[in-house]
Amino acid sequence: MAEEERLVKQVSPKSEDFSKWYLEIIRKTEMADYAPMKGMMVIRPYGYAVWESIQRLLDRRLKAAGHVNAYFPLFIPESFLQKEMAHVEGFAPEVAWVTQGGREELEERLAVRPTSEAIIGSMFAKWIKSYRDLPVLINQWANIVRWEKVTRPFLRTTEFLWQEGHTAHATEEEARKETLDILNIYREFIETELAIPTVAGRKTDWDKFAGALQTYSLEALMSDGKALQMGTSHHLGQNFSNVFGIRFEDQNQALQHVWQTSWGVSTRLIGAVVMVHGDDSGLRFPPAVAPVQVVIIPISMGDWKNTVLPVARRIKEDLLGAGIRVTLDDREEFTPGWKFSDWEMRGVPLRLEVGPRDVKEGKAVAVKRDERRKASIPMDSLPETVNRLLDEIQAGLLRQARAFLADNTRVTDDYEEFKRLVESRRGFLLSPWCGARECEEKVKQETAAGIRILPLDEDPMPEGRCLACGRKSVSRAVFARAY
RNA sequence: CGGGGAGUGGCGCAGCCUGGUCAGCGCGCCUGCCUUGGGAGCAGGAGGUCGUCGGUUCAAAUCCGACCUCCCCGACCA
Repeated sequence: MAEEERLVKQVSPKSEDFSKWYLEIIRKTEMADYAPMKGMMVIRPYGYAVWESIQRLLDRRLKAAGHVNAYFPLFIPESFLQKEMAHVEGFAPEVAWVTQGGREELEERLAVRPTSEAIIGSMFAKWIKSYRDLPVLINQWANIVRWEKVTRPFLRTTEFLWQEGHTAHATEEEARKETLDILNIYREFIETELAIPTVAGRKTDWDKFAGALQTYSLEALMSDGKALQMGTSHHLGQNFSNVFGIRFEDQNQALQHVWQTSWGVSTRLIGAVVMVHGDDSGLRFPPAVAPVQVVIIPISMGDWKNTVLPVARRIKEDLLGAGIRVTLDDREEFTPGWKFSDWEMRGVPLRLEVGPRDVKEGKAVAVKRDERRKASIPMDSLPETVNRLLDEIQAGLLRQARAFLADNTRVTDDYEEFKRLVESRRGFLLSPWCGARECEEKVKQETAAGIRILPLDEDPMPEGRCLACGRKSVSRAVFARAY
């Protein structure tokens, strides 16, 4: 973007240094700030509002699918965590421990939950006795702690907020269906509300959740061409029900272990919204999750307080009445031009300018954040018009994100071309793969792009030869550099 | 966790090599006037134990050590 077109000059251009842009934008828009402890951040009101929207919109969907919310303890006794070997080994490097309570050393140390399969499994064992108790469909909104070595606001922090679903079923088939149903709920939610298209797939065995039979995930492409995992859903099989003794008596009076699933999305989604939709001028929020959907800026000229301001206030009331998240920026210490730039940086989808001319004509100037084009709209029937414009913006952002994903997803079975593509444009690369871990390792070593997922949708290259070794491929894989 | 870089008013930085009127600049902030349709102007003003702790020295933002935090690259990562 040419310098004179960069109306918001407070932020580094995204195209120049993506990482710097990301960190800068998050702090300048007051979404989050660093806390004094390594890897921890404060989610400020402007960022937390996005999380609240995510919670509201996803919670609605989970409940519609029969799930209910509950809350389990933050601490997990070490012995509980250790019951499932793959689980404890998978999480060992990143568990924080409590060893002291008050002045006394604890007899058994307590893990600060890195995830809640263990504690919830132990409770399921108490609650489930009969097939009539099934299925159990529980969700929890909670904070968790993972002692990560490399952290980044929203994308990976030591403590973060998420939603974790835990279900128990009578049959494997039911659990498998639940795992995939949830993946679809996530995909629809992320696409509809966050305006981010994703690719669904299965994780490789060495990349799956510690303690799961299979892990599925959704991958999205950030605008710097790197992949980000947006959510995961695990088919846990009977691994946890075996060790925690979660048994029920079936219709034939036989004792059986339940089949379980677990799944989650986190505050990382907020980082994805920033990285997918943001531009050189700052954030661009999809209206569905925007902290502020509409900002009204009165043009302060002449006798504006008596002429313009009352009209601006009435517009605000009208929009509030229509359930729109609206702010009236009537601060006197800033010029209109300054406010335009400021709210653009903050990603507000729609701006309404109201000046003396507009008041006279019974109109307002509407400017969509995604296109930044001005249009005069009549003041009567504003709520309807605004809602329509917000819908257009929501759809426009999704359209752009889809186009970007399509442009940056390429199919190749030629390793040399693969290397060139990864180097020049990154993105998703769909390539045939033989199933061997060594082959992924080789590709990852040489290109920094690993296998994100094995996509669930149809394989356009079923008869391929492995990218790395040339043997017959078992599947196509989505390769990408990732966060 | 390994390699590299950085920490100086709210933000962005200069000063450090060569210790001593170096506590400095831009933006922001406060007061007043004047302005306001794309980050206005003028005048005046406030604000910093130079990341923390320790050491060297007559004297430390500056030299040395440890620690904390951030950034980049790599390893690791439901």
